Amino acid sequence: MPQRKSVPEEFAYGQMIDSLCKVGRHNGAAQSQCKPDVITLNTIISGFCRMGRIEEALKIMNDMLMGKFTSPNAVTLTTVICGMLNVGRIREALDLLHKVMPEKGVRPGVVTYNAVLRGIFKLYGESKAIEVFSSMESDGVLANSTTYTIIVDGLCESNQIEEAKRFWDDVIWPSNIHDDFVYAAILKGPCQSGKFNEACNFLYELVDCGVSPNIVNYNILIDRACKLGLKAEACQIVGEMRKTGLTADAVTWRILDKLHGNVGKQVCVSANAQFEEGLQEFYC
DNA sequence: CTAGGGTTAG
Repeated sequence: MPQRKSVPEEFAYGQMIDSLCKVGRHNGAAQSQCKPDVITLNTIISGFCRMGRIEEALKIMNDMLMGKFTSPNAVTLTTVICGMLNVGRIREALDLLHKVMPEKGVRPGVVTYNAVLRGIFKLYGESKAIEVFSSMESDGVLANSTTYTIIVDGLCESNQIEEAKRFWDDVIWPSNIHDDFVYAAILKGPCQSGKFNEACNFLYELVDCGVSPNIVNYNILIDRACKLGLKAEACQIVGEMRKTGLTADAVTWRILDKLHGNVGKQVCVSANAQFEEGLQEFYC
């Protein structure tokens, strides 16, 4: 594994800009043409945000807003919003969305909203998040599957499984915008809230509706079954999975392997037989 | 260039 070089603490804003201009001069460009473009600046801002050096990120953004360099775009502001959310400065992050962006005529896209949504769920909870989701819709920004994954995750994390299911029925399924990540979120939620059967039914419904869940989706359920000691159910799910043409992967095996230690604990014989039979089929 | 990722093990 190549070791990632860490950026020295003292490698700060002023120095950064100096080096950018030097690069320009070496290339023989006139100094006025050496100003870093928006992508360069966004990349630097992103780096500062990732290091938690939000002040330096803000400094660049403010210079851009004041007309030094080029104007910030949606990526610039989204990057800073994320940086702020990550350090808990929610108020200021929302100010950027609600004040600075409109003032500067920069329209937030779905990525901006998704970033904000995640932050809002974590820090303000579900009702505020749904508010943001609504304002996103009224803003004419179309949700994507990441949006829906964030919402399902957010609801399930606060144990609102029913809400999540309703959101799936009312919004996600009709939208036809859903992928393996959304399925994973909505399967994992019930599993973690002790509603394993609900999760199973949901998966089978999906398949009935023509969706093809992937191996990770199945692994989530198989893992839960194993953790609950439901060996027969685990086998059953593996069987259903194989019907769809999927085969156990390394993770599935690692999950199933745990069952071996539990053989005979409180598991009925037929379940064991079925399990062994299942194993044999895997080897074919 | 911006979010965002899901299962096992350790």
